Amino acid sequence: MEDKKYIKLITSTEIAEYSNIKGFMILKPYGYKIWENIKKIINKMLIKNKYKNVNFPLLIPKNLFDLENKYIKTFSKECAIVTHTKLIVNKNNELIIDKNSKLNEVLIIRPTSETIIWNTFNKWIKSYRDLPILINQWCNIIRIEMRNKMLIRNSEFFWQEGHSAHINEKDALLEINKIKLLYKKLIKYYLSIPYISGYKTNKEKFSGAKFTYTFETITKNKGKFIQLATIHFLSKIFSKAFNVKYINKNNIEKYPYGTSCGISTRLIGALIMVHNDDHGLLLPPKIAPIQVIIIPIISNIKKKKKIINFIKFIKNNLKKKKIKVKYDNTSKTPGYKFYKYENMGVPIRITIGKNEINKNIIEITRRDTFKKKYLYLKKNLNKKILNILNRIQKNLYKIAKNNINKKTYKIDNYNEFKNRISTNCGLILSHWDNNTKTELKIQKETRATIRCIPIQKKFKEIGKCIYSGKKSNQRVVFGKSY
RNA sequence: CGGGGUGUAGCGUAGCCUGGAUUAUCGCGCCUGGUUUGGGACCAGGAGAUCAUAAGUUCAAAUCUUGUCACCCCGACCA
Repeated sequence: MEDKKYIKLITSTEIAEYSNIKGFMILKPYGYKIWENIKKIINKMLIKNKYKNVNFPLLIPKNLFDLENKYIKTFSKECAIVTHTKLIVNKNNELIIDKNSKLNEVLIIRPTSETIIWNTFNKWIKSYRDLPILINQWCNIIRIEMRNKMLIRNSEFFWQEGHSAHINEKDALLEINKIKLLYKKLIKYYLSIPYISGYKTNKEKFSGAKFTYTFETITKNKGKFIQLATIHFLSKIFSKAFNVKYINKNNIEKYPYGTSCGISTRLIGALIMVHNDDHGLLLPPKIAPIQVIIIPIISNIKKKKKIINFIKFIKNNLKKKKIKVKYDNTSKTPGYKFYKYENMGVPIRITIGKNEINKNIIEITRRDTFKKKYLYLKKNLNKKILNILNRIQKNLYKIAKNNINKKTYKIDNYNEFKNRISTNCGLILSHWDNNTKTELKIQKETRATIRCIPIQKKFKEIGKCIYSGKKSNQRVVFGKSY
């Protein structure tokens, strides 16, 4: 039920729609604009952090995966595989694959790019002077998942993947801390999404990493988990797999240490799942494609020109302050427009009709509270609008935070745990004996997984594992994932 | 990959059980003209469908049978 609402929200706001290929979506202008806004923010932060943007090939030769496979314990790879290069027309005028065009070396459409990047690092890294290397690419990747959910688990999605190589472990870990701060800023201050972060368990981590650090949030209605961002400490795993070595100051060969990190279009799915109400979507002003919508009310034809001029004046004024403003002059009725832009999550609505003109004011409605305000034109209108946008930004975080708090449970009893999971899940803090077997058993019995092992002090306490009763040093986060 | 469901106009659907009065229903959207506009406007006219696909049963198939394809949902999977 809730999922239908989610899909309807995506399609009715024109963020995305189903394509005719299973698991592949069409990201429409409104959705793509949100993505572009997220991109801008992270890109700027990465560049500031000395990352350089690059682009590696979409296709990766299978033999590179073979190399990697010797060193990294991997499970099945659900990827798209390219085996031929040509189509021909047969006698019946049908297009068929030309069997003569079979590739000697099978190519894999990237499911992630560590493989090809570390293979290239082999050429790039020779001396300690070549390090650190910090690169990032914005691209699409394909993982043919058996089961999809639009924007949450697509077979194709868009992401940013940062990759770094360092002289030693200390530098690599420092880099991870930097990225942590950067993602935290994006998620909390730009997306207004409250999160819980921590390490993945061995079972859940990226298998090519020594550890994975994750940011997670829960959805507004079902309390299911969505992964927002991950950072992997690759240690020397990939440098060993691809034989990447540098010579240090003492003329000794060393393996560099690697990290990788990423955020994807799933963040848009998270935004939708976290910020919504009965009227539709609520977008945080900092990433909203439209921050202010101006709706004219023309009830008197004689004043039409005056109203339009008034609106243009205000629009231009707001534009000067780089406020993303749109004036909807379509012939639809005001009521229609109110519903439309509320559904699209536009933070502020300005309504202008003859009443406003007569009094030289504008009517402002906040999307989050629906509170109306009347502002006089001359008194720092732009400043006041920016102020309201700011307050909406913070309020969305507050609302979502309250929701997480409400859905957070400390549970020390397995029956209670099972009940919780089977009803309305949420964020469950329980003790765990740090044993993968226990983790698997809990998952089998309840379908809950360990979402992360948080690092903050407040989670450290001596207790007993909820399943085995063995000793535990801290609480971990259990929940159901999307 | 297992189980279930669906496929009728751009979208959402009725009709299918029980084959024929079907010229395939209705709503939204679209086009033209006009009147409107303070919470999803109204009137008049109009365009748009080989009923997913292939074969079969029949005098007759959107409707029954079989195959195929696609998508959705629930599992398993998920670097």
